[in-house]
Amino acid sequence: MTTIPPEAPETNTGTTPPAVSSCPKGAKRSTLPILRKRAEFLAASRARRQATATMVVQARRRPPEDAASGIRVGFTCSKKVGNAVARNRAKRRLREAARAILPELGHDGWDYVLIGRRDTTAAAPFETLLGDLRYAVSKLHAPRKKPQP
RNA sequence: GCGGAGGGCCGGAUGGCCGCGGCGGCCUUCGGGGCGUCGAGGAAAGUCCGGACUCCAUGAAGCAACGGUGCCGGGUAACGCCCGGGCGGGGCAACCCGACGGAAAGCGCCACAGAAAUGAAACCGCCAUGCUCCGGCAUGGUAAGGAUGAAACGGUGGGGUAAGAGCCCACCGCGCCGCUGGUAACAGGGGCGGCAUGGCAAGCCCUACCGGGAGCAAUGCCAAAUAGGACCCCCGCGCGGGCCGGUCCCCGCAAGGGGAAACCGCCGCUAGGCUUGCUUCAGCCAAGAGGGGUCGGGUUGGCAGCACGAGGCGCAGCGCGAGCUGCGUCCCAGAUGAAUGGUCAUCGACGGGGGCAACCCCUGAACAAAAUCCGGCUUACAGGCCCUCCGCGCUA
RNA sequence: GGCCCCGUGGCUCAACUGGAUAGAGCAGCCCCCUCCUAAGGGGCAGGUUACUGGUUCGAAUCCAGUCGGGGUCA
Repeated sequence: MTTIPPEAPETNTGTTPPAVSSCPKGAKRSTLPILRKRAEFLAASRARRQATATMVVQARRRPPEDAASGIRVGFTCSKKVGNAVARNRAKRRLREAARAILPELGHDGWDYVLIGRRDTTAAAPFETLLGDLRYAVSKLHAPRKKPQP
């Protein structure tokens, strides 16, 4: 229709931000606490999990008496991922992905454990990693369906 | 220009945004914030050698056992490493490779085949003599030839002989003894001997040299906790060892020196110091406090060890070289579910595809990440750069 | 991070003192037995002795180096 000519500047401003996408978002800047105790990893592994092509995500809501609120995150890359270089690289990329996604999508008071997989975690495009983590977190927090027998 | 040999170095670049670990000082509402600075390798790897350091055992050493190394000389803190040389092998050459002591100290093994696998012999042969039914047979000599084997009792040539044989000779090889050169391994040359000495030592062994054992998850300290842990000892102005380290005393300004106790070993008999109880009042037994020693289950944090070192770089001198010495200069990772990065843009080596070509498109850096530190070795590694040298071809 | 040990058919083990076709049981396939199955009997196939070099006439064995697996120590 012809009703929109004078409003061209608005559409222009609407299209430019997504290209930059990593806006500072103000003072949010949360450095996520890192899980370090083996017991915490074992507890998370017994809770919910969701696998994707590039990673496995485990999530666990901490019990209320565990006072510290906020999101915590841990990373696991076992020897199955590859040699030391591949393990370190996979762990770093998981850390960057968690830093980008979890402050927005993660739930307060939960622990997340990201597990690297062979070949894919270290080599896949970074956008795929972000997409997989978004999908896994949303799936983990989706209302539980009735389990199929 | 093509092909090859040796040595050294590098192993993605620049920028934007967002992060991580250590250190320093600043601010702080003690939660932290922001600033500056530093932050993976040539192999950080394998853990195959050698050390530093720590604990344990022992006292300096020597011997035995076990393990390792193995031409000679040098370098080094040390080495199984490196450098130089010798010998053997490969290559036209530059150069490369070598577990390279001893097999007449001894033991053992050498399957099958073969007469025989190391001290004894002869299957087919060859030769002589005798016999003959002319096919051969018997006795003796011989070990050159054949046959077996991975390997067969020196090799080649000549003389010699019935046939042969180091039986004799020459050369080579081997052994012994001098000479010359060299620090030496060894090399050269001389004389003598006259075949005696098969192979395997990554089989045992002999010989020379080296090595006490374990390892930073060593070790020490702090905090919490089982918890008031368990057991043993306490004699002698005895004798000897022992002052490296800790304690005490003396001397000295100090470095240091001396002594004592501790500690270790031995000896002796009355069999053990203090308090209490029992008692047959010599003594024995039991309990307790103190001191000393030994041993011990399980759990979690923190600190030290832990980063100034056989250190890097530059210059000079000595040395063929490995390297050594001196001077100057620099401070250069320190984590512990473990930092040293993620992503984007531009450029980009190798590779793949297209094109006669210029060039275009796609992909987008190898191996591999400290964990107490250092010297080596070995193994992995896309590719690039520099220097020196050798062979062939062309031109001058 | 350090130290120690082990690699033989699909599985569990022999042969490890060098000597030639690497052997046994279970599992697999075929046949016999049985009405059928199991058990039993006979036969067959299945191995780069983890890999790569070296020593030796000859290597599963001896030596060196790679790779993989396991155990142990605060």
